[in-house]
Amino acid sequence: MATRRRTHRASETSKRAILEAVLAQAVEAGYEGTTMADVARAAGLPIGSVYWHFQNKEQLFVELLDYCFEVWKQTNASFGSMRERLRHSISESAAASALLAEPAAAFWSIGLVFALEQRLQDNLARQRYLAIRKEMFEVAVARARASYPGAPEDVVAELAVDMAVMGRALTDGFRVAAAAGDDIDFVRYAELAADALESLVATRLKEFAHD
Amino acid sequence: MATRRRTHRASETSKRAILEAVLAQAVEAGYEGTTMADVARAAGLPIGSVYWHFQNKEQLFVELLDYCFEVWKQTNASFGSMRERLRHSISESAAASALLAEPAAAFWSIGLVFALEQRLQDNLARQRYLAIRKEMFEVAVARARASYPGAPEDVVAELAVDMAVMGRALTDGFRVAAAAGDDIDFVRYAELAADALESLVATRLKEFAHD
DNA sequence: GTCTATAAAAAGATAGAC
DNA sequence: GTCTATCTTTTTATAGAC
Repeated sequence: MATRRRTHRASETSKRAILEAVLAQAVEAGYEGTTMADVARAAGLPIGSVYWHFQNKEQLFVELLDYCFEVWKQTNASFGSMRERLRHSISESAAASALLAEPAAAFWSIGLVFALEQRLQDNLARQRYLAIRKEMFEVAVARARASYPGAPEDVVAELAVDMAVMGRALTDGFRVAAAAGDDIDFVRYAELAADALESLVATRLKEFAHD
Repeated sequence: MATRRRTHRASETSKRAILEAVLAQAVEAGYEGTTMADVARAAGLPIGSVYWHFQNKEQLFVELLDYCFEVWKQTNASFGSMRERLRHSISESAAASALLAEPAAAFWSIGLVFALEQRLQDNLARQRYLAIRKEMFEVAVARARASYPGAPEDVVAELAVDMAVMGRALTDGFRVAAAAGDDIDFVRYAELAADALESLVATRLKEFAHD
């Protein structure tokens, strides 16, 4: 009994260590650049053990993305206004590898590569990323819907989708800027981005009021 | 003499064929995903010939980026307003592989991967992409400067940089959306993006007028 | 300049002892 | 569950005949 428990705990511990290792590697090297040998070394295990815990590289990344998403859901349940969310996601891009040890932030850094690498079309990890991306988009739309009280339903619906699309494009765009090493003040541009979106909303609501 | 001329022409023709081949492959497969064997096959030449014309894979991509940039400079000398440029670059992202056979459009598709792949840090092709990215940014700033006549110099300078940064983030962001296969109307969002930036400018110029 | 054959290295994956 | 040794495939790159 005691042996069995210890064995199980050891297994979970190793699995977790491998996930942490692949997270750190993937943030720096991307999917193709992360080798199973690297992961094993960083986790302090032989490569054979990695394959004992995970079917293959593809599946390892699928579970990594799921893990990151779980963490994201728990830490991001709270955020309030659109401005706060943009502030968070854009200035976070700038924090480079420092904050990226955190799974929620790392998800995006790893994910963008999956979005762009068309050649990974049949890759299960890429498909998982796209599924999570869609799910997060729905969350963003739902949140936005609650932000325009008093406006008619169809206006609210359209506006919510528009804000979610624009917000996603801006955050993705600034993540690219961070990756490219652009020398800009991300904190300042997070505010500008929010200003821009807010004035779009104001214009649209004013149009509705005039109708 | 005749022989020498024919030889030279044949060489240039092959080199061009290889560049066209790597362009097509790279748009679909990215840097790592494009193999020298693929390129050779697509160009209708054996792999040995590819290495006769280009030192190695890295250098091949450096010359590809240069080639794309040359084409871009020639075709993009004209574009007028910010709205026109956003319209062009954002809706172009949506055109996927169709338009991407064109070097100027392909540059971005290929380049984004270089921006994101941190692990290619010492790669000369990545460095060339970043240099061109910076050069294009300067062009964008210079163009923007001409758009706010009557405003004081410091306001114009700041505004021009801001518009260039935001415009670049938006176009990069929508390129990511296109690569991820997001189901959105790119033409419509190009206009929305322009609206958002224009209202930012209007607000800022109004502030200045009040001072 | 073209083409074939092949070297050399890297990386994913498995076998099997412990 | 861990670890070593090894197989297999892929890919960059070169040698050398033509």
